[in-house]
Order: sequence, then C-alpha cells, then structure tokens
Amino acid sequence: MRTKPTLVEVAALAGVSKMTASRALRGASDVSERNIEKVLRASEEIGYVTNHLATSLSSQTTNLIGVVVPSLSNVVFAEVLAGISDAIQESGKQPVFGVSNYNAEVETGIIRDMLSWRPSGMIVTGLEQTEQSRKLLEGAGIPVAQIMDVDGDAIDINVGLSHVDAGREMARTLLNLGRSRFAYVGSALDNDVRAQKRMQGFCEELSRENLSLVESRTDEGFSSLPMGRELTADILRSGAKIDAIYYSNDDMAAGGLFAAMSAGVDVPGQLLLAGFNGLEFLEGLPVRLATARSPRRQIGAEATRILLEAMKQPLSRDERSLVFRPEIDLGDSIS
Amino acid sequence: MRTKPTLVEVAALAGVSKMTASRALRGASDVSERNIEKVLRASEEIGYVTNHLATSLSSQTTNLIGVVVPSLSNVVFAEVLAGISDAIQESGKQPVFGVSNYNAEVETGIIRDMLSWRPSGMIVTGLEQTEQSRKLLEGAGIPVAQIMDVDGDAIDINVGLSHVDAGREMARTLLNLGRSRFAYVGSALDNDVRAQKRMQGFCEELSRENLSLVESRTDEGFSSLPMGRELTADILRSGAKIDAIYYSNDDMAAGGLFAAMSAGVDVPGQLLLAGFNGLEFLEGLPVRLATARSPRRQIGAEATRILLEAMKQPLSRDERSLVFRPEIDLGDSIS
DNA sequence: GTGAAAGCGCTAACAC
DNA sequence: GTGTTAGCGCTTTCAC
Repeated sequence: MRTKPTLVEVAALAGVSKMTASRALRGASDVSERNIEKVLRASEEIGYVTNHLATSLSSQTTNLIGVVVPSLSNVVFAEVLAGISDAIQESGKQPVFGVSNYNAEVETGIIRDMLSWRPSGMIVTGLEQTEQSRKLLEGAGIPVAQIMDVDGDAIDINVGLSHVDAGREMARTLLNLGRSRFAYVGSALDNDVRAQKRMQGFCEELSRENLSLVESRTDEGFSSLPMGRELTADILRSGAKIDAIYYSNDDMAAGGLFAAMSAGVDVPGQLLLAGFNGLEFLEGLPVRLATARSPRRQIGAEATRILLEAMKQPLSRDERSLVFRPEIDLGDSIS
Repeated sequence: MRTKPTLVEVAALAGVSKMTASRALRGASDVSERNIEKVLRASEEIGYVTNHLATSLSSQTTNLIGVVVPSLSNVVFAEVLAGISDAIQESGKQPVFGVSNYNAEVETGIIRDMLSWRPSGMIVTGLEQTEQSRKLLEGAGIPVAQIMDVDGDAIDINVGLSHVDAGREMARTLLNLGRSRFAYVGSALDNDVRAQKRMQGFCEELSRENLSLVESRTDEGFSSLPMGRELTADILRSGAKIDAIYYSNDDMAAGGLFAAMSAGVDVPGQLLLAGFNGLEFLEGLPVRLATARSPRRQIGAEATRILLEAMKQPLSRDERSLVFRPEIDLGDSIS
C-alpha cells in the first residue's frame, strides 16, 4: 500500500484543521461555505480517497454488510444478490460477497473473515450452518439474516420459503393432474440441502397416497442442463413406466426435456416434467415445463430491508421473519 | 458495532502482553509453545475475532483484492470470478466483488469505494473506464488488471482476448463454410462494448468480401434466451433470405434455435446459428450451435496470478499482458 | 463555526 | 522469547 494523500494533507492545502476538512468531506453539518469549497477543491486536487480503515476503526462502525451465498454460477443466487443490491442502494451500506461452494466449513471461514471487518450486518444462505458459524454469528452482536429456507431454527432474521412445502405442493399438484408414476432426478444431494428438502416433501406427499418414487437418479457434481439430460436419458432407456419426473431444479428439467425430445417422448403428454425456481430461460424453451417460482429477488430485497431496520432498532419476533409461498406454474402442462 | 473482545483482553486472560498475543495469533515466529497455547486457548474462550480494520490500518497493508464485473446474472462473469477465486486461494488474499451493471459511472463509484478500503490490487472488466476511474486506478499505487478485452490501451496488467478478432474469425469461418447471407442479432449494444466489438469485427470481415449484413435486430435490455427467440422469430417472419445468423452471445443464439425450430427452419442446414462464449448449456441443446469459446475461467485465474506477482515485484511490459485466442467450435454446423 | 486532545485496535521497531 | 513505545488515519468529544 503506497502512501496515499491523507486528510491532513487535504487540510493543509485547504488551510484549515483536519477536523474541518473531515467535516467538510462528510457533508458538513457545521462548516462555512467557504471552507467546504476550499476543502473539496483541495481534496480533488491531490486525488484524496477516504481511508475507510481509519474511518471505521475510529468511528467504531462500518457501512459493510456481509453476504454469503453457496454459489455464483447458479443464476438463482445472482438474482438474490441483485435483490440485495437493490434494497441496499440508498442506505449508504456496502455489500461484501462471499461464496461457500455449498461447503459449510468453507462458509465458516468466510464468515470469520467477514466478521473480522466488523460488518454492521450479515446475510447468509440457509439455516444449516456449522456450530461454529452459529456461534460466530451470534457473538457478533449484529443483525443476522438467514435467507431462502425457513425449514428450521433461525438465529435472528429469517426470510425465505419452506422447501419441504414446495416439494409437497408440487407432488399434490401433479397428483391432482392425474399423474401417478413418478421419478426424481437430482444432484449433489449432500450439499444442496434445499433440493433435498423439496424431494423429501415430494415423497412425503406421495406416501400419503401410498405411492412412492418409481425411479430416481442422482449424480455427483452440481445440477446442470447436461446432467439433467443424461440422467433423464438413462431413465428413459431403462424403459421404466413413468408419467412425471420431478427435478431438483429447472436447469435439470430443461435437460430432461431435451432428452425426452431426442427419445421421441411427448412432453407433457406422455411425460410431465417439473422443476423448481421459475427461471426466466424456461420461457424460451420449446415446451413450457412445470415449475415453482421462488421469489428470490424479493427474498434478497426483503431480507435486506429487515436487516437494515434491525440495525436501527430491535425487532419483534414477528418482524424478524418473512415466509414466501412458492407459486406453482404449470406452463404447458395444464391437463 | 457492539464492542467485541480485543487483543488486550485475550492477552490479559492468557497472562501475556498484547504483543505476544498478537504474535501468537498470527502464527508465531518467536513465541514459546506454552504461550502460543495459552493465547490460543484464551482467544477461543472469549470468542476473539481479529479486527482487520485495526490490523490493516496499523500494518499499512490489506489482504483485499477488489474485483469489478459488469454483471452477475451473466454466467460468464460468474465463471471469471470462479477463476479468480481459484487463483487467489492459497495467497491469503481476499477478493471483494462489485457489480457495475454495465454502467461506467456506477463503476467509477464502485472503484472509489473499493479503493477507500486500500486493497492491494484491483481487477476490473474491460478497457473502457471513465476518465475518473482511470485516474483513481492509476493513482492508487497498486497493481491493476483489466480483463476480458485487449482491444485498447491498458493501464497496467491486461488479460483477455480481442473481441474484434473473435468477430472476424467467426465471419471468416462462416464464409469458408459457404454461407453468404448474414444477419446479426444482439442487444444492449450501448453497454456491452465487447459484443459491439465482435459485431464490428464480423462486419469488417464481411466487407472484405464485399458483403454486408442482410438483416440486423437489436433490442434494449440485456441479452437473454427469450430475447434471442423474439428477435430471431422477427427476422424469420420478415422472410429475409439468410443462411446464417451471428448472435451477440450463446444465450441469444439458443433463443434463436428455438425460434427456428418453431418456424420449421432446419438448423444448421438452412440456417447456421453462431454465438459467442462456449457456454456449457449449449451441449444440452437439441442442436449444437456454432460458438467461440472464451477461456473466461482461465482469464480470471491468469489475471489474478499476474496480479499477485505484480504485488511482489515490478513486472515487465511483456509479463503484464496475456492474450488468449477464442477457440471456434462449430458444433453440429460442420458442413 | 472551528480546533486540540484523545483514542479506536492493532503492529513495526526497537529494546531488553 | 517478550515487552514497551509510537503511530497508522481517522472521528469523537469537548473546549473555545
């Protein structure tokens, strides 16, 4: 770090004390017009850039909000971040992002790193943190929001939807459409807890009708269109008699659609495909698949809004949680 | 920011001076085993978390590396970030991300904010920054890497590919395949400078054969599959006689494929579709479209590697730039 | 409206 | 191996 111009230098050039310079640069409550101008000019001239390290250390507060998501290559989280950015805009706060790669230990490391910068709030994904992560977050003395999932115990603020319910509702919907022979196609179940919860809910609802999955395929690695295609092709080759497939998400379902098309299977006529998320690109596909829209951008935005509020004043239990319902969209699969 | 335990408290509990505690916690060069253990235990006990604000202010150096990309909802940049994360891993550095939404003024603000945290390096996307951004970056006294694009003047480190050339090469390739009546489909041209450069290169190459675009469609907003579908459908409806379409990127091209399928147009037989990026999801599509793979993960990784090196020692002009060639992949479009 | 003094929590540099 | 002193660049507090 080369030594950059400091406030003292700005003040010297402007011919005032560093306190006046400080006040002027921050938007001046009580500084004379003349001095404000002098300071601003001086600052501009020597290319002064605030040193937030010093500012924050001195003021014992930062404008940082730490955000941890499991992945960036998943559009869903990109949209969550967009929602957060939106909501954070005018607040003067600054988001800092970390990516855990669906790994709880990595997440703990990221949380620790972030807390070392003394953020004034934290947003983390899901409710399944390591014991240590929870301790760190609880001990930080700042508002913490857990997002996306509400199936479990929250530390503080909780905004999201029940994935178990989402799975249940999709099962119920498909049953009501007269489907009865189901397969599941997923991936990376160990890590994506929420996909797992959806599958659980799905199966639970099936068992209420004394049904269970006829087929199931999962694979290592992260969900992707090609993986959905592969696994679906595999099921189709097996000759299993099924009339619907539930996927861990839309990407996988889209892959399934292509596998079905290649195999000459009519979707949704012969085979109904259902995903999760309600991604935009579904609308571009040759067949509009069934899905459940997760209001992810909204989740990001609302969590941020509540977090910002909590930074001002303590919130009641009710104010600290917000549960969304996933909206099922059958696309072209309406019977 | 509630007052969290400080080093002094750890030291007190461990019964040593804060310097010994400081040394012990940092990985101790010259501290006795016994004291290291005492300090670690004390730290653990009271849940001490380093205050990086103080550390950095005091040591006059941070482990921060600022990264600015235009978008997160574009997988391309998510992958760039992944490459950066990979390369940064063992370095002990910490990336901080900012998103400019393809807006140069917004980018300037982000750069200023980031610099106020005194990062020890910066990575920004593209070569087209505002005058002010350039000044800020040049004045920061730290290594700066501009990535993705090499068509222009770099501030310091430059890693990427020539998008003009990428456009040219695609044109050349399609010409060699015997195509001669071209359309272009793109979006948000004002903001995505690199897509614009590709189109320029494409047209330049066409004009060398005394050809030019037969049709062209662009739309506001960001590229997306649905937008590609719309614009392509529009061209097809117009009845224009074309045998190839060049798209601003793969998402748009995929949308084009669906439009063609709906219209009963044979791809690539009647109509060759070419995109850019070489996204993974292309492999899941019913037809593998033509594209040019951009080594974006590698770009992120290499830029980071060079940046980290530059933080240790001054680099020569040659060492500071790295140019990749996009690899053209014709998919099913081989004549 | 302005300035001087003190201190945020840590580490560099030097002593012991 | 360990402790002491000084200071990083800013803001808070209080005096004027």
